[in-house]
Amino acid sequence: MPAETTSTIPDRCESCVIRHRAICAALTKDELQSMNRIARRRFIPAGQTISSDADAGVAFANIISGVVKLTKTMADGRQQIVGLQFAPDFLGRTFTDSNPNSAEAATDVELCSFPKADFEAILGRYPGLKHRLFSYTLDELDAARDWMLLLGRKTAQEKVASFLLLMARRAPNIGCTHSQELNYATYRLPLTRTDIADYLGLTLETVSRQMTKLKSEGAIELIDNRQVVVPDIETLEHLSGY
Amino acid sequence: MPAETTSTIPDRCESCVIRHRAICAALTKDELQSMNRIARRRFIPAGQTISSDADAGVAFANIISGVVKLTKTMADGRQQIVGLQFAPDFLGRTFTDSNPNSAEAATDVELCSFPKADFEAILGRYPGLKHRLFSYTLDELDAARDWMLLLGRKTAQEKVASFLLLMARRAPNIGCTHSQELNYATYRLPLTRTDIADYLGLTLETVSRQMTKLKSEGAIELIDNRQVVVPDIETLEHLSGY
DNA sequence: CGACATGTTGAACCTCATCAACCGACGTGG
DNA sequence: CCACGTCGGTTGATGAGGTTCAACATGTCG
Repeated sequence: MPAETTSTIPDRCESCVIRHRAICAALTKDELQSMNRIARRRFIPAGQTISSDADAGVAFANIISGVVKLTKTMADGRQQIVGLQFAPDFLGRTFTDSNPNSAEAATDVELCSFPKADFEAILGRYPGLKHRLFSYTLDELDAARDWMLLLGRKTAQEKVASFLLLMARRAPNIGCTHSQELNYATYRLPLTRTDIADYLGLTLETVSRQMTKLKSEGAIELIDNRQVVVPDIETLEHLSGY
Repeated sequence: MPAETTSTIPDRCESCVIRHRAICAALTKDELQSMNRIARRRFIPAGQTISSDADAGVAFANIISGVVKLTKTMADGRQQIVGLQFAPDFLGRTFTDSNPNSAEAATDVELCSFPKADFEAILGRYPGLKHRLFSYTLDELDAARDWMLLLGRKTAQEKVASFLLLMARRAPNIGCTHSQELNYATYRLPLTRTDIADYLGLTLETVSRQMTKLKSEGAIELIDNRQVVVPDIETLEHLSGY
């Protein structure tokens, strides 16, 4: 497992791959300078914890590449993934010191991170940036509530289908093979079966069984454990409970 | 079932019971005037829909009294409550026309509502108000993620205990009997068994059984179907999975 | 009074969790 | 180089926790 590394960004927020998709898109060229000054690039290897409830609120970050999972763990070890974040999502709970989740790199992750205090100062200076973050938070809230319906009311089959569908939709953000046609998709799963189970409120065995079931029903093809082909997205939509 | 009624507020946002607890607390006396001009008081009887995904985004509102449930429904009728809101919570999804949830009055509800366009205009003028709404949204996101852990990983017993605990904590906001001592609470449930089930991702039968179980174990007392006594909150916390 | 809504309780069933065996890939150390 | 342990994944057997279906109780309203 490679070690975590940190480095300053030479001078080019401007040429950053997520410049126009991350919250930075709300900033002008000039304003971007102040971000550039506080930004540090960090590489986090898969499996490593980015921040836990203990050391919460030390930093915020944009995800440049990779997938981050937000998890909650109960005293006896039961775990639930409460959020999955892809590039160019924003990471961190603003305006509080207590972070109720812990963030972990599901794949290798590149971050553009900011010290907490500096970033909040910039937020105060640029209302456009703050608005964009607000808007992003509202989207996260919508997503969380969608997932509540899944966790509370969907069957194992529907849960797994919903997950594969979500991945198909976000495939372009995983940085893997894209979905070209509207009704077809192929991608690499960024999560292990255990992680998928923790995301869906199931056991890994049930996830495994449902995947093979979906495969045998022709709803998906599995090149290997990770590589998924969705030949007909509508079929999968149907199986996911719409 | 009494009909819904609407009326303008004479002139006194200032003397409003939630003046200092709702998002309005972010406004000065003068600024409050502009809110006063667009505010309309609405009374919604229990069971009535406030807004559905169809007519979404027509208005926003503060809850003056009562309890509102945000629900999602699947094509076959399966339902999940994705949010419960009490006075002085804010109601409505800002910055989009599509509202993915429908809001329904769980009890009789008094609202202070604002036309969408007017309210968003005011938000643009008063950054403090917008900040407060942002902060409230972050709290909602935290709550949603807590609930994801419950829905995905907790047992029926833990779910019901968690719910009763949540109600005990929010009892002062239900406007019913309060919890005076730190470790004791009594309140009226604002939801039917069906609603509780839809909130917890269970069936109403399971909710009923778990309530009688908790009662027989001495964790709660039931005066009638609605009136709950929690003699020892710590015990209930323990049963809820912490 | 009957009709209806809300809630409780019982019995049977089923989905999913649990426990366990097994497989292939990978890395490491003797 | 092979033996070994580990990790991620699949598959099978078994059973418990919740759902489903149904009957019944209680309270309210016309």
